[in-house]
Amino acid sequence: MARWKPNAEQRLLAAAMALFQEHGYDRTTVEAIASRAGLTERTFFRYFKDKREVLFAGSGRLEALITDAIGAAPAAMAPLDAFVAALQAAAPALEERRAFARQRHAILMAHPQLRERELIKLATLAAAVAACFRERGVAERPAGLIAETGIAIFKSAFERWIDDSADQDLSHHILATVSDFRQVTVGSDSDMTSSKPRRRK
Amino acid sequence: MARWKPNAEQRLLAAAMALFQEHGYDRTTVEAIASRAGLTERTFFRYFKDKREVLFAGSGRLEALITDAIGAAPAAMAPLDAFVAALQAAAPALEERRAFARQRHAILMAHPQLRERELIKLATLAAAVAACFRERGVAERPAGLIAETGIAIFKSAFERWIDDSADQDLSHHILATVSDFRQVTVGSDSDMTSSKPRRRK
DNA sequence: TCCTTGATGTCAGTAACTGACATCGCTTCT
DNA sequence: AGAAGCGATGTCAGTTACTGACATCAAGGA
Repeated sequence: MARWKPNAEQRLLAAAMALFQEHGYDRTTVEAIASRAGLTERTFFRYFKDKREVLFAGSGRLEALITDAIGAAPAAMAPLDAFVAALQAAAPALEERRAFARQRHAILMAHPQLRERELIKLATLAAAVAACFRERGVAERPAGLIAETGIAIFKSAFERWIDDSADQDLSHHILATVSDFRQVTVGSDSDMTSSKPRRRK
Repeated sequence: MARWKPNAEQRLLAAAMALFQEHGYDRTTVEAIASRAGLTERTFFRYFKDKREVLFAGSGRLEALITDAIGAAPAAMAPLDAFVAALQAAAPALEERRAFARQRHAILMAHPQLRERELIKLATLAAAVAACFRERGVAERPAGLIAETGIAIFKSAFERWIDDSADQDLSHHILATVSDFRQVTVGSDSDMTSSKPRRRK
């Protein structure tokens, strides 16, 4: 018989999600999370650097998926296209946890402290992606710019996916967002107005 | 004779900047900041919601500058162009505090907790900009996407400006960054490689 | 059998933040 | 002028996130 119950980290995550939903992030103490998971506060902090981090444990995996996929893209492919392809490659992994992603996203959006953490995770991802681009021969400045632009596309697509009441694929929303993006950036005479007629100078 | 010395908020900011530079963010207590400003810890928290916020007091002003400038742009102008024009309009305000901006940026980059706060300020700015676009008739999804894209351009330009040893205008760096951006997004056969020859399929 | 290892517990301490209430020059009203 | 009240600050006690040091004790190998 094992000395401790297994999956301590998973239990802590589950306890945290439940309590955050029940009482909100601020009114949930780390002690309460740990205790619900059958552990102590001190042990919580051995698994997670801080209280917020409990909701971001898997973020390294997404980064690895995306950077690997960019590395696997043909060298001749434009960096932004490679990024979009990488997003498509990573999409299934998110797709199979859609319910979890929705729960988690609802909690994140409800608490500024958690949004902050989400943003810095995305910034870290952007930095990793930019590094991939530089390895592919992209110059310093454009690499960062393309990476951030790609992240903007990802964020928009992700939100569409989370909000979509018709439950279409993340992959589909990525395509749709890229299409929006292309329309927006074709030139200065595209104005994306939805109701008014298109204008030209 | 006044009961209290004036400019408490300014004094707190100055004290915080000095101490963060001298000892780092983590090893500076709020008590130390307040005491250096001739105040108490409790008063610090009356001026700033939390310890990080002391470096972000002026962020509302930048947001107002930019959203106002977008509002003032001709209705026929494409949203991304309007955003860039707004950045140009806001640039002089940053330009006249370049030394301060550099100091502050160095502190921010050295401390993840402060980077987090910076990122959520930019996200708030993006949300405000997206709201401007929607008022101009841009549809929901593209509005957010364009706003985030514009922020990506701003971030890249800002970093160029901070790092520029030749001290060229922020305005100049915005133009240069937009130029980079246009090159990157013209189509899938542009690859932005700096050293290798251009490829075509 | 003994020893090491590793996940956990215990405990004391620091520092960020909060709420309640006190202080006391300055302003305003009468 | 005197009373009344305001408002920026101080005081104090409390909560909670987080950290370092050390203890525990089953499992597994030498």
